[in-house]
Amino acid sequence: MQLSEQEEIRRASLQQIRELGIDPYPPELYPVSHLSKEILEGFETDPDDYKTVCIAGRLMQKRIMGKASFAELQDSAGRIQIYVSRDDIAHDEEKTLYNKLFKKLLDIGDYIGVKGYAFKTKTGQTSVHVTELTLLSKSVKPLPIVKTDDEGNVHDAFTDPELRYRQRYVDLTVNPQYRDIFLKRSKLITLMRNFFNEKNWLEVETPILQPIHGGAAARPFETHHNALDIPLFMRIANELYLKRLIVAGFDGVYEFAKMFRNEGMDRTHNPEFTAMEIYVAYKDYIWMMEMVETLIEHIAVGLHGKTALQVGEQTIEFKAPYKRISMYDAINEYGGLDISGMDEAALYAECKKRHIDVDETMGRGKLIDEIFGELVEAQLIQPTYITDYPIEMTPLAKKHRTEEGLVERFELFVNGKEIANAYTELNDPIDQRERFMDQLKLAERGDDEAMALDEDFLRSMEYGMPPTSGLGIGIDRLVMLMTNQSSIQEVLFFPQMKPEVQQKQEEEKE
RNA sequence: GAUCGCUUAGCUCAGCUGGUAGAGCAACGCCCUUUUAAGGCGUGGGUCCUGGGUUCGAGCCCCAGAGCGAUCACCA
Repeated sequence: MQLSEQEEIRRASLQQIRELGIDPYPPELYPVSHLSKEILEGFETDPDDYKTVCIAGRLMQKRIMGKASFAELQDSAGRIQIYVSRDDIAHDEEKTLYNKLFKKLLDIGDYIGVKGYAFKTKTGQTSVHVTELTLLSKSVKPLPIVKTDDEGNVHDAFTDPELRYRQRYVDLTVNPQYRDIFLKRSKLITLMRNFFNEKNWLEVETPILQPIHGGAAARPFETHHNALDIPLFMRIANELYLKRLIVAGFDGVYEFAKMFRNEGMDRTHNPEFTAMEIYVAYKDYIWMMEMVETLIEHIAVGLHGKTALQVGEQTIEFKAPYKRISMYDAINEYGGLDISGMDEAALYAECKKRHIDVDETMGRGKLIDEIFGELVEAQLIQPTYITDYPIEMTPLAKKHRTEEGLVERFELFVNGKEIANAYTELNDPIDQRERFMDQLKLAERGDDEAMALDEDFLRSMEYGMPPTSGLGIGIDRLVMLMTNQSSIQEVLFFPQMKPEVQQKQEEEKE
């Protein structure tokens, strides 16, 4: 391994630390008593509570002034200045702990622990006066140095997306502002989970490795089970398993599920992504719309304390209820096109006329979907339910109670993007079998997104499935919306990346 | 997949019409007991993404490739 000059120097420092009899990676716990933030916020009003504090974190800056120094210690909650004076931490003749360890051998990035007392410097900054300094873990690789001046200008920012995503640990260390996105992501999931649990719906886990990749239309990742000698697919959806659990007699089941789709990657698509799917018995899609808008409002308030959020250029109002409009009416209202009387040939001609990219493999439903995507989607900024989709593209939803050729389905659009998708679930096993057959016909016609037939799923439905409404929410996209991020990579700790060049070469050697 | 752009020190970036590599931070040495983008003096550090080509001479021009980004198209 080729080491840089600075890496060589840090390894040499490591050796010298050991020679001083100091373990650079001590095993025992460190008795942390406070977070930086607690001291910064609390010292002002209750200075007596901070006469002995013990904090730990990374050393992020050293300002040495001879026999005394200021430094900055960064922990999970933020940064605090520490004051280190020679005679307070070193008591031997040589003042080893200060002159050698602190001044020479500690580097930016090292984990240290300090004990001391909070005080205010003469410029009024709350700091910790160190009386005892402990090295907790030596860093042998230099971090990027990001500095912020008095006016808040960031200097030498660590912004290269490739490095930020590949080395997220560095990103979150030197760019602590991004931590908030992930804290909000976690909180959002907790808010949803608590919301569902209060209603006594059951959180479940269903198979990721599936013999048939059903429940959605997408190309799967394929793998192989050695002992059974069969192919298995990483799930592209979990819908058919959750419905089996509704058949089994649970009133409500939900799962936060990683899905895997072997398709393109860009700023809104990652090969693995998180969906939340929920199925509730004895409900329909109208009930589900009320549930979803209550949930989304609850999330906005839980994360931000308010319902109106700034997303990009737009201010979005998440307060329920949301506008509801059928797909046909939306195409008419937003696109000025009445498709209610059009057959497949007329729709195809209309697409061609408008230069919408279509081909002969597309059935009526798919053509309408294309028109909708082209004419309407981008205009749906405020939360809007689009309801009642063509039957052809929705093989798992129940036929509409009054409208011929439609199903009871809605999608929730916000800021021009789909956030949620829900149905009154099809529970008629004879109809369900016919729908799968129609999908097979579409597949024969060349539609590679047509859905595969799952005999065991049909068998479960034949035993009897209660009327049910089901919902899927793209968690990554919801987090993007709620944290005002425009790329999925910013809301995933470890977005999928191409292998690093260095690794590739090493693999080729093997 | 298409078009455009980027890739130079550990990090952030300059580098003119082609003439042999620069700054700030970081590092190293020295000074400094209330600094805060700490400061002062000094020092070291580079396969200029890779491989070809043109040229007396390439970080710069040409060709091919890689990685990354932006925009567009498709999937959630």
